[in-house]
Amino acid sequence: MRTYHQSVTKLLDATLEVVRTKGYAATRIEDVCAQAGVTKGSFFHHFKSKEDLALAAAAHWDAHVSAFFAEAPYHGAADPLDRLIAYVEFRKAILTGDLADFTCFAGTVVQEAYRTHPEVAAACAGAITGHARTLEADIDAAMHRYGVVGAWTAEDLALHIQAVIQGGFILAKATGSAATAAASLDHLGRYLDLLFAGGPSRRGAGQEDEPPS
Amino acid sequence: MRTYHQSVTKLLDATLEVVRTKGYAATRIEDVCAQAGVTKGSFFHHFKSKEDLALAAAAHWDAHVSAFFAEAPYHGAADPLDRLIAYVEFRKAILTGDLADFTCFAGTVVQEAYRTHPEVAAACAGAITGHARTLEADIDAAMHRYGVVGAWTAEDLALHIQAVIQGGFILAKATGSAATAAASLDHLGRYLDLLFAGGPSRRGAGQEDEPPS
DNA sequence: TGGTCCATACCAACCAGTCGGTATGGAAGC
DNA sequence: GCTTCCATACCGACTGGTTGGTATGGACCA
Repeated sequence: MRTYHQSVTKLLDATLEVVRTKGYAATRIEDVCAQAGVTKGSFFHHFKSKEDLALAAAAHWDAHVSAFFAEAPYHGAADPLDRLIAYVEFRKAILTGDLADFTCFAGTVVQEAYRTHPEVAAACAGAITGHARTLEADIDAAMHRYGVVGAWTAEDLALHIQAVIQGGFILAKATGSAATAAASLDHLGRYLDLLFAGGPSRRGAGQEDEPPS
Repeated sequence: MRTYHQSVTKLLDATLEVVRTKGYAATRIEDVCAQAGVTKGSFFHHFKSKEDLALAAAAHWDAHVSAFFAEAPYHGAADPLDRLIAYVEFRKAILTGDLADFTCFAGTVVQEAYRTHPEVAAACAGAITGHARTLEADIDAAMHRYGVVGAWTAEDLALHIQAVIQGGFILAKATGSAATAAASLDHLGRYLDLLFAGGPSRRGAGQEDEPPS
């Protein structure tokens, strides 16, 4: 790990913000420096290249995401399916403010860099799949609890959930509205409800409608 | 526009290919020219700027997608829900070859350009939402036929389907495998099945009399 | 003869990365 | 205490390759 000084952290935070609004290729190092309030000389003291920055930013993002979701309030429920659905609801709840504020750094960069910068893309991909993996335990538990079997796995479903989230971001950028992403997450929540509804003793009913988003 | 000349078409096709592998910001005009087998002089005879090219490419993509899906074989089924599921299956079936060959130009560009090039992003967004709109009639028909009501609309669901597809592309880039996108489309198909399963006489039963759209 | 199409040479801006230099602070020696 | 020495952090002018875009001339039509 890198030695963390104020400037480094500021540069990494700035990178997340700038890349999420402009994309990776379009962000200039000077943009990042300006955003961080740091000079170019300082930048190149800490990072040897733009790609070096991107790799560090991916790790920074991974750490940020891990901590953020570890502390998030959706882990409270006793039922694993309820926790899973609470996760989706939480993802919906954080769709506030500017698009660049809730959009995924890793997803943005992977799409852009998967061919041009394989190492950077791999680091970002690791952040996504790693985050997906945090859902697998609950999915597995829910599958066992509700006796659900099908032609799919916990890993499958965890990745599908991420796909819906990532796709929601793209659609939100296309329509210019976070509501589109929220509506997609509603569909995802409905899917999870229906998928596990076949099993024993699911709460309430299987046909209820959701409250307005 | 006059696509009467071979060079223009070749440049537009080249743009789709290059942008889908490198992203918009990272594609150089000379890359496009090389891919098209055309010189820069010819390029600037037909397009006045890179942004002009991007706008034309978005329209080209839109036309290509419209024609491709209009001719696709998933419209044959009598039941609207069967047509919808056939669409998803078709989207799965075309996930072959290189990632850049089945990935969405519009989705890639929207993500990158939504802030930096609003007009280009808008053109790409139009291609996505326009394509989604082609599903709405079948969704509406299926909702009506199976008596499904919920806190969602045909437009909602059509956009959700696109979100899953777009998200699948990102996950495929992250995992390096089209199988991830296919698995996500399987989940989507399952969702559609479950969503409409509550209604009367799911397929296999009875006589269907709806003409194909 | 004038317009379309295309090629080559070229320009100017942009930007990643360099480089010579300064500031600060801590450890070691006296 | 004070000096010397060095390492880390930082600064900003500069450079050179890249690249979007232009200028110009010529081939080939109608």
